[in-house]
This record gives sequence, structure tokens and C-alpha cells, in this order.
Amino acid sequence: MPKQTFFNISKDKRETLLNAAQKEFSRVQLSEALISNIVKSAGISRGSFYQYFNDKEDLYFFLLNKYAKESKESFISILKKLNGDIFNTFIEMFHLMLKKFKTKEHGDFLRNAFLNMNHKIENTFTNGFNKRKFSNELLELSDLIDKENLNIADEKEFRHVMQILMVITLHNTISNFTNEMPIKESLENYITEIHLLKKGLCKERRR
Amino acid sequence: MPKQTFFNISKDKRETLLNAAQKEFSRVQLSEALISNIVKSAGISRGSFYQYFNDKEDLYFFLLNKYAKESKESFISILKKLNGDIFNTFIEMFHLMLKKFKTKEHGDFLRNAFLNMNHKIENTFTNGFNKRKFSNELLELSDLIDKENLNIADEKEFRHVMQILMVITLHNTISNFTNEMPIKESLENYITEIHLLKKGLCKERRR
DNA sequence: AATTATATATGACAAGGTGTCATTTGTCAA
DNA sequence: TTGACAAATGACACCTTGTCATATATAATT
Repeated sequence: MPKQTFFNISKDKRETLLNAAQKEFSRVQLSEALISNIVKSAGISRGSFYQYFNDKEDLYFFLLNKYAKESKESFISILKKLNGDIFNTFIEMFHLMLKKFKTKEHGDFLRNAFLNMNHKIENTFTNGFNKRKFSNELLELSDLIDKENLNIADEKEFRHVMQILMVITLHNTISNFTNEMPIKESLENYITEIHLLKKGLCKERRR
Repeated sequence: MPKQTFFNISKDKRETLLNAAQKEFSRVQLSEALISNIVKSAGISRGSFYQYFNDKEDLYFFLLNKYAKESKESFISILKKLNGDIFNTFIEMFHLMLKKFKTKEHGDFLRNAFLNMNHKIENTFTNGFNKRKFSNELLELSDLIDKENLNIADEKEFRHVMQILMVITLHNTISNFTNEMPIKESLENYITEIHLLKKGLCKERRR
């Protein structure tokens, strides 16, 4: 987390700095980003940077968290709109993300994040989903989800279902970048996979 | 790919260098690894390094490819042993990998690779699986797999099934690290997910 | 208002990494 | 022996990082 100093400075200055960071992290991925570029672009001294943050990553994950938070809010709002239909919620969310990636303001930043998705970045987005126990976030979601049609025996299986959907969704998002597919094709592929997940990969219901 | 020069030097020298690289990439992940450490540890001059490789990544992916190749061979051999049962093959493979991660010689290297898995590293391992068309590798596998019990309508769905299994498997592997779970627990979680995938996430068979 | 205490800003600096290149050393064939 | 080519070297210029002593601004106190 940024240091207290960062939250003490004026909102203007803070936003200038965040914009500079966003610009740098849109240029290249985290590991290639240069503090010196951010500092230059924000018009602050090198020393100041270290008065606000511990390091590059400190700043990066602060920014990324804002994106993640927005995403989670979108997700919940879609889920409500679709009356708890988790599958279609994921599909609509997937579509929404692909469209967001095309925008000029966020596209490159997210692109770099997803192209270099690792467990830490993933966790920022899926925070709480893949933990062993129920997190608050998952708990909040859980109540909104219609479990009638879910083929689950207990709560543990429910968590795994959510995790599976999450992972497959993330992976399809990344594929959209790496294969440079048009949105339509990505969406088709994704829906195919969701369909497969729903109906099961195995022919026999009981074996 | 390494330059021709690298393949011209003596096998001894080559192996010394690869060992030095392995050591450094076991210490930290790719982006934090230092050429200067590799060079020092291998006892060659800085200039020589650049006579063999274009950069750090050139060397890294050469090494990683060797691991990936071994994995693929293991996979095929297990698949044959299990008469094309793809689900149990994945489970046995998963188990095998977890055990390999515990070994002293490969553990740290693989750990760093998986903890920082991105699409490029992933692609080294799953190479050919997630492409739009049938790759040679997938084609070779395809013949070995018993499709009788697979709930697939066509070849396209088959590719997606393979991709789903791959992605879920990778993710569970990474979880094993990040959550520092004992092998037994990881395996249980994984099997739960495979089971869910097989039977389908949705209750109704036809909707 | 003057003084003191505290918070913030600065940029020079040492340490250390990178990739290059002119030069040296080694090898092999004529 | 000589010449041609391949491989090895390490000094070098350039760059980034994180720190720290110092300077400046802001708030608090008398």
C-alpha cells in the first residue's frame, strides 16, 4: 500500500501522479516499467516518489486495484440484473471486458496486465474467489447466485464451480489478446467453453 | 533461440553455462534474474554471453523448453498407459508434477516459473493446445485419446475440452504453490474440480 | 508575530546492471 | 608460415535504482 504521505498530498497532485503511472504501465508491463519515467512524466522529484511508495509494485497494485474494484462492481450489477444466472453473468461480463480492452484510456494498461497475468495480478481481480475458505466477497456473491440449476452437492463444490468459471474466463480473456482475435470470435469460443462446462465433459451422467 | 555459437562450443562448457542459468533462475524469477550472476557463476566473460544469446529470455526459454518437452513426454506415456483415459491421465500428470516440484534439482526453478506463469511461459508448456487450428502435437495426442466417453459433438469441441482441462490443471498447480498446500490437499481439490468438469456444472442435461 | 516542531520535497550520489565493441586469442585450412 | 575466420574478453558509456543529508513548506505553540 502507498504510504500515508501519498494520501496527504493534494488530490490534484495525486491524480497527476496516477496518470503518469497509468501512462507508463500502459507503455510496458510492470517489470519493464521505469520509475524514472513516471517521475519525469509526473513532474516530481525522484525522492518524492519514495516518500509515497515503497516501490514500483506498490504503485502498480494500487492502480490495478481500482480497475479490479470496478470490475467486481460491474459483475455484481450484472448478476443482479440477470437474477442470479451465473453463467450468463460471466458471459456478459466477458463481453464487457473485451469491449473495455478496446478503449483508448484503459486498453493498453489492461492489455499489459493480462498479457503478463501472474498469480498476484490474478489474485487482485479474483481476490477471495480462490481461497480455501469463504471470503466476504464470495459470501456476498453467493447470496445473489441462483443455485437451483447448479449441479453441486455442497458449499465446497460451489466454491470450486466459481473458481472454474473464473479461471476459464480469465484464460479466454488472455487468449483474446495473444491470438489477436476479433471480439466476435473470442466470444464464440468462450460461449462454446461455457456450454461445455455446463453440460459436462463426460458423456455418462453417472459412471 | 540461442545463436549458432552456443551450439558450437564444447558440451562441457554448454552444460556449465546451463547449470549456472538454472541456478540463477531457481534463485529468482525471470524478470529479476541477472545476467551478471549467470556469467559469474559460469565463469565466462560478459561478452561471451551475448555471443551465445540475444538476452536473458533467450536463455530462459531454451531451458524452459527442455522442461516442457519432458512434461509432454510424460503426459503421452501416461496417456498410453491408461489406454487413452484423458481425465485420469491429467490427474496422474498433476500428481507427478506436484512431486517434481518438491525435488531439489528442479523444484525452485519450476516454482519460479509457475509463480510467474504468463501466457508466454504457459504457451511453452501447452504449446499447440490452445491454438485455433489443430497443431501437430495435439493431433498426435488426439489419436491416443479415447473419445468414447467424451461429451463432444465435433473436433472443435474436442479442442476446447483439452484446453479447459489444461487451464484448470495449470491453475491448480499454481494454487498449490501460492497457498502452500500439502500435496494431498491439492490433489483432493483438483480431483473435485475434474469431477465437476466431468459431470457438468449445470443440473439439467438438456435445457 | 516569532519560534519551534513536523511534514514534505529535492537532487546528488554510490552501487550496480546492461549491451556493445574494439581488440585479443584460438583454430583450422591452405 | 600465413591468412582467414570463429570465439573470448573486459573496459566502456549509458542507464536505473534506492538513499540520504539538506532545504523548504506547513502547522502548532507560546
